[in-house]
Amino acid sequence: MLYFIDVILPIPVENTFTYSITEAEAGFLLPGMRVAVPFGKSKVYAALVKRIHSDPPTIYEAKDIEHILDETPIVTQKQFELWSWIASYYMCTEGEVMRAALPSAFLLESETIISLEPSVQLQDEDLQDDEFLVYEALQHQPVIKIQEVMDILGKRNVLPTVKKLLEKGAVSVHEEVYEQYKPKLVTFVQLHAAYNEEVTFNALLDSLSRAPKQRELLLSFFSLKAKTHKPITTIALQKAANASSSQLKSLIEKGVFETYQKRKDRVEFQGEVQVTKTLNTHQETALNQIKESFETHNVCLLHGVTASGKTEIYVSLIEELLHTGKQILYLLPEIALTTQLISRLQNYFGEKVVVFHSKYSVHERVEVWNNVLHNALKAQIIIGARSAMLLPFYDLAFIIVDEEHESSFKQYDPAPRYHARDTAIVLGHMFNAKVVLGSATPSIETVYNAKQGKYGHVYLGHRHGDILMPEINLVDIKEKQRKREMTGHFSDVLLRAITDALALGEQVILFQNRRGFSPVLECKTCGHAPQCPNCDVSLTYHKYRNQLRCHYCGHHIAMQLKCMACGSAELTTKGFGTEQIEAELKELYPEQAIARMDSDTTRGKYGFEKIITAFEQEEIDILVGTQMLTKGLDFRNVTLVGILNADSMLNFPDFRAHERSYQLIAQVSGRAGRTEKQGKVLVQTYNPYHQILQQVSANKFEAMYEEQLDERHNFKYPPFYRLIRVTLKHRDYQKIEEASIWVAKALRQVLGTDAVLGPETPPVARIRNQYRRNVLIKIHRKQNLSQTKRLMNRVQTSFKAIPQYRSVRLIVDVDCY
DNA sequence: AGCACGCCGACT
DNA sequence: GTCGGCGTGCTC
Repeated sequence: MLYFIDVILPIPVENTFTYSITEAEAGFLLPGMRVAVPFGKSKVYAALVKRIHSDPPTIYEAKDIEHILDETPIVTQKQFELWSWIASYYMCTEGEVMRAALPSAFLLESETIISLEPSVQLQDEDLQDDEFLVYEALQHQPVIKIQEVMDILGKRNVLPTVKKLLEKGAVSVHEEVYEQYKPKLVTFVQLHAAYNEEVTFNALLDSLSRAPKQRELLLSFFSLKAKTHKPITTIALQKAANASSSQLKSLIEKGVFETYQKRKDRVEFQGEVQVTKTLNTHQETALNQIKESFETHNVCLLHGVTASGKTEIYVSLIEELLHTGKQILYLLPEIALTTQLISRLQNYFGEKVVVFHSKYSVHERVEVWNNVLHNALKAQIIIGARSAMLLPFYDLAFIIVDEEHESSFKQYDPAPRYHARDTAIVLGHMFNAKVVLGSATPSIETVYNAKQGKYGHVYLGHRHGDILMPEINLVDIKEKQRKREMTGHFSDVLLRAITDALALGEQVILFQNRRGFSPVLECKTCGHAPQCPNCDVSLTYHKYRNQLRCHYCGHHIAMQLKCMACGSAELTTKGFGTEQIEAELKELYPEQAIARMDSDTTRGKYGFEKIITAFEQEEIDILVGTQMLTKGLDFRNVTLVGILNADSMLNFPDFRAHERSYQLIAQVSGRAGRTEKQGKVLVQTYNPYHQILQQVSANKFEAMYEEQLDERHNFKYPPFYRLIRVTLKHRDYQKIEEASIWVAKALRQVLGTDAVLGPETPPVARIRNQYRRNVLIKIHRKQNLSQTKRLMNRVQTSFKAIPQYRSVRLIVDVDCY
C-alpha cells in the first residue's frame, strides 16, 4: 500500500501539495505535524500535514518527504477549522494563514551553504572578480550563506557566480535546514552525594584550605541553599561567591559539584499575587447583566464610558472561570499592550497570565505556543494582540476583545487581511466560548449588532468612583486667528489652561494626529514642494534629524535650504505635526519637561514603555503625541487634554471619518481627570459647529450613533452593506488605468452595476513606485456572500488569463474598514 | 513566495 | 558580441 500526505505550505498558493511517505511514516504522522519537504529545485520548507491518505496523485509523481519535524501535532484540528474559515472569508490561501499563525521559528527554510573545496587549489587568475571576492572570503570563514554572498558582491543575482565557482571545483554547496527554536537551558549545581555525610564534608573543606576561592564557592553554596531552599544555578553561585567560571569548573572536575540542566521558559512572571478589588455597585450590576446575557447570547457588548472600570469587570468574569481550568483569551490592540495593563492583570492572576506580543522574540513566542497547546497552567489566561487569536487553544472558554472599536484589529497587509474581533467571534463559536466586546466608544457595527439582538448589550455610564466625565470645550480657531489670539498653534484659551494646570502641578496631554514637524515644505517664490521620488506624497519635514522624510516608503533626503526647483531661499512650512508642537511648547514653557510620543520616539522594544513610565512618575509635565496616546493609558495626574486640530481627522476621506473622530476625541478626553477632579478637554477647530464635535462635547454617543447609522443606510455602507475592496498595483500608470477599468467592468457584469464602485484612485496614488487603483464592491448583508466570492474568483481567474495584465498585482480585502 | 528559464539594453 | 537586467511560469 502506498501512503501520501497533503500538506499546507506557507506560501500564497491555493492548493495543498501531495508528498509520498513510507508505511512507517504513515503510522507515525498525524495531521498538524510538520514535515520538511523539498519544494521546487532546491528549497526545503516546513510543511504542515493536513491529511494522510492512499490516493496517489494522477498527473504528477509525488516527491518523498525529507523528514518529520514534530513528535506530536503542533497545530490542532480546531486551528485547521479556523484557518479554513479565515482563508475562505477573507479570500486568501491557507498557506498565508499558516504563515501568519505559526511563530517564525516553526517555519524553517533551507539555506544554501557554500564551503571551500579543500582538494582544489586555484590561482587568482583562474577566477573572475566576483568569483575571486567570494573565494577570498572563504579563506577567512569556513562557510558562507547566499545572503552573505549578496552582501559581499553588492547585488541580488549571485547564483551565476556561485555556479561558476562550483564548476571550477573551487567550492561545494549544500542545503542546510535548521530549526530556529532552541530551548533555553539553565545549568544548576548540586553537591555530589558523597559529601552529604558530615565526615566526608569536613574532609573536603580541609582539602580545599589551599584553594580559598573554591572553599568560598562551597560555603556560598550552602548559604544560598539555606536562604532560598531552591535549586541553585551556576550563575547565582558564581555571583554569590564572586568567583569565576573556571574556579567553579575545577570544583566540578574534582567531582565536588555536579551540574544538571533544565529547560527554562523565557517569559516568566515574578511577583506577588494581589487580592481582587471589590466592584462598585454599577460594575456589579454590569457584571450581572453580562452573565445574564450569556444565558441567551454568546457575544456581549460592554459599552462602558472611559474610566468606568471595565478591566475590573473582565477580571471578575475571568476569576469565575479560573477553577474550570479552561483557557481565556484577552485581545487588545497592539499599542494598548503596555506594562501598565499587563502588570495589573498579573497582579490579579499571577503566573497564570501569559502575554503574546509581536515585540517578543521568536523563542518567547514558541514557548507561549507550546504552553497554550499543552494547556499549561501558566498559560491559562492569554493576553495578546490580533495574532494571539491564532494560537493553538486547547479548551477556550472565554474571549475578551478590549477596545473593540480599534481599527488595528484589522490586518491590512499582508494577507490574511482578517479582523481579529470578527474572527474571535467565529473562534468563540467553535469552542462554544463566550465573548465580551468592550469599549468606551464601540464601533457602529457592533452597536448595531447589539441593538438588533444579535449580541447582548450592557451599558456602564458611571466612571469609577463617580468621577465626573471630563468637560469638553470647543475652541474656534478661525475666530481666534481673526482676533489675533493665537500663539503659534495654540489659542489663548488653551495656553491659559496649560499654564493653570502646570501651576497646580498637574500634567497635560496634547494630541496632534500627525508626526514630524510639518508635512509640506513649500517655496514662497514658485510654490514647489519637495515630493517623494517613489510615492505621490510631499515629504514631511523632520526637524530633529534635519531631514525630509516620506511616511510611506521611508525615503529621506537632507533638509533643503533652497528651493529645489527655482533656487529661492524663501521656504515656508505648511501644516504641522507633533514635532512642531513640541518645539513651540519648549519656547513657551522653557522650564517644563516636555516629551513627545509618536512612532518616531517609540522605536525599539521599550521605547514606548520608557515614555509612559516617565510620564507616570511625573517626570514629564506635558506629553505631546499622536493617537498612541489614546489607548487605555491610566494617568492619575492628568487634568487637561488639548486637541490641537480636530479638523484634519474629520475631513479624512473615508466613510468612517466621523465615527473615528468621535472615538478618538472621546478616547483622548478619557485620559483627563481620572481622579476626583473633573478633567478638562479643549478641542481646537475651524468648524465648532460640526455635528460630530457637538456630539462628542456633549457626550451624546446615542445621537452620534443614530446619525451615523442613518448615513450608512443612505449611502450603502456597513453594517447594512458589506465592503470588499479590490486593489490593483503596478509600476506602470497606463497599465493600471486600463486594468482597473477592465476589472470594474467585469465585476459589474457579474455582480450588477450598483454593486461596484470605481475604479478610483486612492488619496496616495503611488507608493514605493507602485501605482494603485481601487474598485469597491458593495453588497447587501442579506446577499449570499459565498456566491459573490465565487463570482469574484471567476473574474480574478479571467483577469489573470489576460497576458498584458498578468504582471498587475490584485489584492482583495474583505471588510476593508 | 522563491527560483529558474527566457528575452532585450549597456558595456568590452 | 556578451553580461546581466527583470518579466513569466511552476512548484507536489
